[in-house]
Amino acid sequence: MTIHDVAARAGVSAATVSRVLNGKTVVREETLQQVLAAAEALCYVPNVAARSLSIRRSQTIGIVLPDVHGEFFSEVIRGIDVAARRTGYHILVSGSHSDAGEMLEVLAAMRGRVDGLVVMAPDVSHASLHRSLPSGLPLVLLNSTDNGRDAITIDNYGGAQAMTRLLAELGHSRIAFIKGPAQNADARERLRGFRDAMNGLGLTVSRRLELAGSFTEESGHAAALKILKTKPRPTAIFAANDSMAVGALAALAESGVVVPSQMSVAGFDDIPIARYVAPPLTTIRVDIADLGRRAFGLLLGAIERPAFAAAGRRDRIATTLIIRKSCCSPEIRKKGEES
Amino acid sequence: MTIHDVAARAGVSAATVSRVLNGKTVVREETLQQVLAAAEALCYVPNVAARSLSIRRSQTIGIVLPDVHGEFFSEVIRGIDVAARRTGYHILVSGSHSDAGEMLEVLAAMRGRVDGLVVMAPDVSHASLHRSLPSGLPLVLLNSTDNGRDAITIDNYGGAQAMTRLLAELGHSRIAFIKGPAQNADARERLRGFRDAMNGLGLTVSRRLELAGSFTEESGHAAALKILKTKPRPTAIFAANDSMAVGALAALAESGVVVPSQMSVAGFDDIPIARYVAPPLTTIRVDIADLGRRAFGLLLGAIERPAFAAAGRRDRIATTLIIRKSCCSPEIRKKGEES
DNA sequence: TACCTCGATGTAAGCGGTTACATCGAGACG
DNA sequence: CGTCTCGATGTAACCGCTTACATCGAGGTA
Repeated sequence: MTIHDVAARAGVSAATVSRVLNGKTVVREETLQQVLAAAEALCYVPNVAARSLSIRRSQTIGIVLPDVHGEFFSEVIRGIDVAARRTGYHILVSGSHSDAGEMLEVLAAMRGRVDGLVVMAPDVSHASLHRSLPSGLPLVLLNSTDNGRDAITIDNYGGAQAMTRLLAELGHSRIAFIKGPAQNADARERLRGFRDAMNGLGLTVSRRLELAGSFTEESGHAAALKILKTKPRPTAIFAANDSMAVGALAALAESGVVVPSQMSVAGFDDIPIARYVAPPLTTIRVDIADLGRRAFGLLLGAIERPAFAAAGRRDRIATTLIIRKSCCSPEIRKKGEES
Repeated sequence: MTIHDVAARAGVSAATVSRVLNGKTVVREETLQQVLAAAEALCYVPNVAARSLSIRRSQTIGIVLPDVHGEFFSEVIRGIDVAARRTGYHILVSGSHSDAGEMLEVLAAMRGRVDGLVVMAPDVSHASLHRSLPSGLPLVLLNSTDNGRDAITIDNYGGAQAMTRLLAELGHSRIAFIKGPAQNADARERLRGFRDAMNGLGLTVSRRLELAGSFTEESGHAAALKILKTKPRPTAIFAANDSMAVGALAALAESGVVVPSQMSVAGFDDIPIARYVAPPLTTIRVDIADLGRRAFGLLLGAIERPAFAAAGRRDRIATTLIIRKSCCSPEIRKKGEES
């Protein structure tokens, strides 16, 4: 079932069929109808590989993600997918990479298959990224601190500062922070925002109150248990993402510590379930789907108007503080202890 | 940068380069090294579109999903992606379809781009699915009750029965059920399992205790509030998926109803956060990533050995009961009421 | 030496589209 | 009536790779 079959049935040449189907040039109305009828009758669907080869475009963009935890991952894909389909693009996805080498390999395999790439590679060094990326290919980086490439970043720094200030305003001074993976750019920025805000507020940040974490519920759970053993016990926990905050919440519940009266807990991301845990989580909202959407927008610009594609454009996603029930003033906690 | 450039640099023909790169036929060791060196020096990467066109294979499979809620969605993709990459396949994803028509359109657009399809279309009628699917294309259906096609299903019926029996054994007789979308095949099977188990146990199933739901937290939240108003009040809630159970848990907490002592709550799916809500959710585990993995396995079989591809093979994923803290005997509740 | 075999490599015809250019017929115009 | 213009359509080259088949040279055999 090729374009020639359609051409034969319609009594025209393959070129005319192509013209009708692409609608770029003028065709006589009568001819047009014949071709359309023939295509319809034959259930003709163009072969995408052939077209890609010919026009040197695949109408597909690649998405390369690390092994990100569930909700974030799917939201990014959804955001890109919706935007992409609106403009007739398809998406080729590759996630869950155990290591950087594997990710680079995937990147290579996408060559020729995609018109552009959205890459989220918090762990891959800039140097090796640059080396393995087909240089001509439009590219948008997600959450990377790399310069010289188009990139979308989340205002991690500002968000972390806002949350820290909120906790301080509530009266907390001993605030524990559960960190994300050390190589992760988002995690680093959140930590930096926390530290700077603490310092700016004249509060001391003790390294003992900065716990290791890996963005998973398990690590948040473990970190919270450690925090409970610290003397003097902190009055608030700020986790670098919601998953860890959820894990911490579970650990506190198991230990009989009431949130927020005995311990305030804050997260980051505002993943869908954040409002359904008990108590609903105070967090920093990041519109993850919008992140994907804008990444695609930037990429599309680079693909369709290569001339305008000034490498190094940066788009920053704002964050907003979402106050729910998991944080309150430490005074209330004292009351709780008295009773 | 084409195969001819490499050929020129290595002083051989394009055919030889192709042979070296594909390793299918014998090439003299010396020639092989020269070609490899040339390819390396030129950073040559084959053009996938050209290769696909030539061998009529794209080494890519398409995944078409409805707009599924976060965790399930990403787990399925992850399962398929991991399995696919192991065998050198790529995945083309399309999710979040607002309606069946849009989904069919996407299906058409994937023609020629993929070697096979994994489709999860609980809402699309079998008839229209069959019509719009390129007939020659290998296909695996996910969670569909359709016959005559390869398909993977979850043992929704058995799982729902097991959970219902557990609740009955604990002593519950007034059990409310929060349903999923009416058109969703999984949801229907879970409801059927619940009803049959209830009947088998000699318990009455009142339509008033079967609440509408849509697999979202919000709908679970709303349903739980309605359940609390029912007289006599049920002693247990069985939600058709975890997301709704989480929503119900939040509604109960807001209303001051203690789980499990005053109300037992059970879910279905065992999504990652199920163990981190308060109290940890008793649920039915479905290995979602495995679902994806096996779907790919079935598809791969159909692609690589079309002769063996007996349409209509069915693979059923078993479910297991996961007992956590959200369910207990209703007796304890009475005690709670007495105190 | 003539002939055959066989392994390594080159040649060229596709794969299914797109598109620059050629062609052709019909009015417009002098 | 000859020529020019212009719109509609056909022709054929090309996109980059694979592969059946042709070719070629070396070694084996009679």
